[in-house]
Amino acid sequence: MQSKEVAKIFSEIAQILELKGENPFRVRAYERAARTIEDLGEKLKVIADQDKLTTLPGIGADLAEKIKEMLKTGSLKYYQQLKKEIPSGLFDMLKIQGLGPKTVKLIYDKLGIDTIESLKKAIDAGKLNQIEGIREKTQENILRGIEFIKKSKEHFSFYEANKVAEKFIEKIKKFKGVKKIELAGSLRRKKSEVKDIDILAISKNPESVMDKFTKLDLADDVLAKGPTKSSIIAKENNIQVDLRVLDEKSFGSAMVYFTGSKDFNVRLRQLAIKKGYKINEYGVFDVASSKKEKLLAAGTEREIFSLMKLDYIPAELREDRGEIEAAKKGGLPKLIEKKDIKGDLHVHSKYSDGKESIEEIAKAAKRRGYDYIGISDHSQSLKIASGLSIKELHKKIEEVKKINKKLPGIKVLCGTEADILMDGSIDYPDSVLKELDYVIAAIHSGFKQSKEQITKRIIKACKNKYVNIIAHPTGILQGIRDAYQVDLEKIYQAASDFNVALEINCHPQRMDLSDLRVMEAKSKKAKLFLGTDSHTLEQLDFIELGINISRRGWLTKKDVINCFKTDELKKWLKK
DNA sequence: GCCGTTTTCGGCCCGACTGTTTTCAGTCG
Repeated sequence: MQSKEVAKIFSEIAQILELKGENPFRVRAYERAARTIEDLGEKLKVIADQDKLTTLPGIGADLAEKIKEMLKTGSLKYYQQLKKEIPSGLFDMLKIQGLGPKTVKLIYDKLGIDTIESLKKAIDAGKLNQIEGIREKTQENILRGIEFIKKSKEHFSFYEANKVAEKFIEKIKKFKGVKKIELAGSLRRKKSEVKDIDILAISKNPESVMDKFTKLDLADDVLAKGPTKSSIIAKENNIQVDLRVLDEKSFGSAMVYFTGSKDFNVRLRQLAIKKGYKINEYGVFDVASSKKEKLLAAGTEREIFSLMKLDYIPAELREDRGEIEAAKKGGLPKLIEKKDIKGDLHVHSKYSDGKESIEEIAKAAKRRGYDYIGISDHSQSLKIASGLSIKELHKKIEEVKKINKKLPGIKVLCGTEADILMDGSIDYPDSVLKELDYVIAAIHSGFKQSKEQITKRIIKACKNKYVNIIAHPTGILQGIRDAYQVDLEKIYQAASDFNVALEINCHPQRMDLSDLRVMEAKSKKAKLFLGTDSHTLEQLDFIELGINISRRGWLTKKDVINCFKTDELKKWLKK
């Protein structure tokens, strides 16, 4: 059984227990365990084999046994029993906005309704009026929630959500009396996938801000509107936007509260309790020493962290993945920043399927302040993307030499994105590869091969003395094609052993190597590389999406080869 | 169900908004 399934079963158990009205803390224990396991990925098996499951946060003796049972037998008796008690359609009903476990259970108990479709029919037929406590408004909301599920998505990419968020911020910024406006929530944490958009505004007149916000052209539907907090559904993408308004004096505590993940906030508040404090969006309060709560800090995030005896934790790390412990000990990494990026190496030119000439790309890179830019066109067997024959490649090498002579201030490197063939060999012979400044190797065929075969192919490519980078190591195309089967643990090790960098592909359609995978690669001492996979000049901007992932993956300048200065990089490329 | 420089039992983050209520439970983040 895969770790993902183990996590899914725990989170379903949590839902069943919630529907049954069990102890909410027990429910939370299952939810937390599910998240822990989800974060771990396939490392779960290693930890289980070492019999160290109970060292994981939120996993005690009981859940450890359940995990072992699932890994060993592929199922869980306790779960099978629970499942009999609750029809699976109730899980779907829980996805309806505003409809929680209590109401779902009530409707099921009274009317036997156990699917979204039958719920809709029952409302249309007026049957829900029989249930005490469910009147007209609630029914309207349920119907609206059902419609919303049909037209919206559960997740949005950072890229698409951020574009919508920028439009809202532009508008809200102009409201009278808005002093500050900041993006918060998962977008501020730069998560690759987000569920909604959270915005924080500072104003002395929150009601008027709420009025204008809920009446914006950009808004389709108003989910909730209060004096300090409102939620709307944006017309674009049907994504939910939450706006919270607070006074300037609580700006710091509001940002902390509105930025951290659920788990991070819980951990921070628990830490506060231990110190005799209370943290909420209005500040940190001393509740232990005197009868009256005393405000200790609220103005800036730094004040809050310093009061908690923590180093400042960058927004991207606020996930409860060990950053609080690290901040206590002064052990947080110095995360990479945009200014640390010296260049890009995964760029396609007109030679293959890119839009611009090498010279145009070089000039654009110079404008961006890069020290170098590498041009990596496809290799001969990738005919569909106009892969270069050896003859064409030689022509390209000559052109790069000429451009380097005439264009000062930027170094152009001549590379290739060569295919890893079915047997793991590279699509150009070594005699050709050695003429290039660097080699990116990638899988573009044989996606259906077994996990062992693909893993073997990539490891063989790593062993080639001219291969410097493995591009898009999982082959995923977001929403179009699943990742191929590959044993990433082994790839991290091979990359580390043979001095090959693994690509964080920055293209929004690819986004290979998530933050968590990046952390794993780093733990094996593998180097990472940010590649935009640009086919147009605008796409060079995708580097920022890669920086987001790197920061969330705790990467520093030393971990990312794009941060090497030209000489340093050249030396590294020589393996 | 987890967890312990106050605890091995008794806690477990905190507050806004809604709908249906006459003071609050349910839901959400």
